[in-house]
Amino acid sequence: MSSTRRAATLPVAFFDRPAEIVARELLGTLVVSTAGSRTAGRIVETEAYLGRDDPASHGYRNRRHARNEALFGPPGTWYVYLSYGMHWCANLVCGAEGQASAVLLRALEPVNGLETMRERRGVTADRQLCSGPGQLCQALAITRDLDGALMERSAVKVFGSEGAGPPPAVVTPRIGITKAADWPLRFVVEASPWTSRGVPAQ
DNA sequence: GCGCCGATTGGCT
DNA sequence: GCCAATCGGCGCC
Repeated sequence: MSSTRRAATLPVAFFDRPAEIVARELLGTLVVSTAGSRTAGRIVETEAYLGRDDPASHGYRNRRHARNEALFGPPGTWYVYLSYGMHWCANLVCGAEGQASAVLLRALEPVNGLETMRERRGVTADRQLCSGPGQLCQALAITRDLDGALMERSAVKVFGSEGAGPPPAVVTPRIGITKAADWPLRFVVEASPWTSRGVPAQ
């Protein structure tokens, strides 16, 4: 094989593992949205939600309803929901089908289509384009349209970084939740300037 | 049916 | 640091 391989979309097997493992290994991968004008960003912050045994998970105690149906789908499925009635949040389902565990995308380093992102976000500062789960969905035009779609076949794909492994990461408690708030399931690229605000000072 | 609350954000004190 | 905006799901009983 050639030494210059092209990065490929992450296979289903990548997601068929515990969410905390996937959350860690998603750091450094590239999210490419072809919903409208092409935009892309590198993942710098994620959170794992562990499904039926995680009080903070939408799949806690196997609660199923129309809104979170995608969460119970096969690994590699997008789960997109509306937060606080205003902001979309994008997750990738992990583990076996029915387990309802997933990884929330919390922040990206903007890589492509920054001008499009600025228009969609209504801001000019690069730091404010994708530094939050709601922000990155707006920048990449991610809405309910993506909910339930398999990543590989959807308008928003995730590409692995060939060669280099994930960058050094810091693990912290999850942000903005009240239940199981102390569980160390948030993963942040070390010293990245692109993470969401609210990073614990520590 | 009603009221509360949330995996957020941005503007204001 | 505090808080309103805004809407869908949930528990209530």
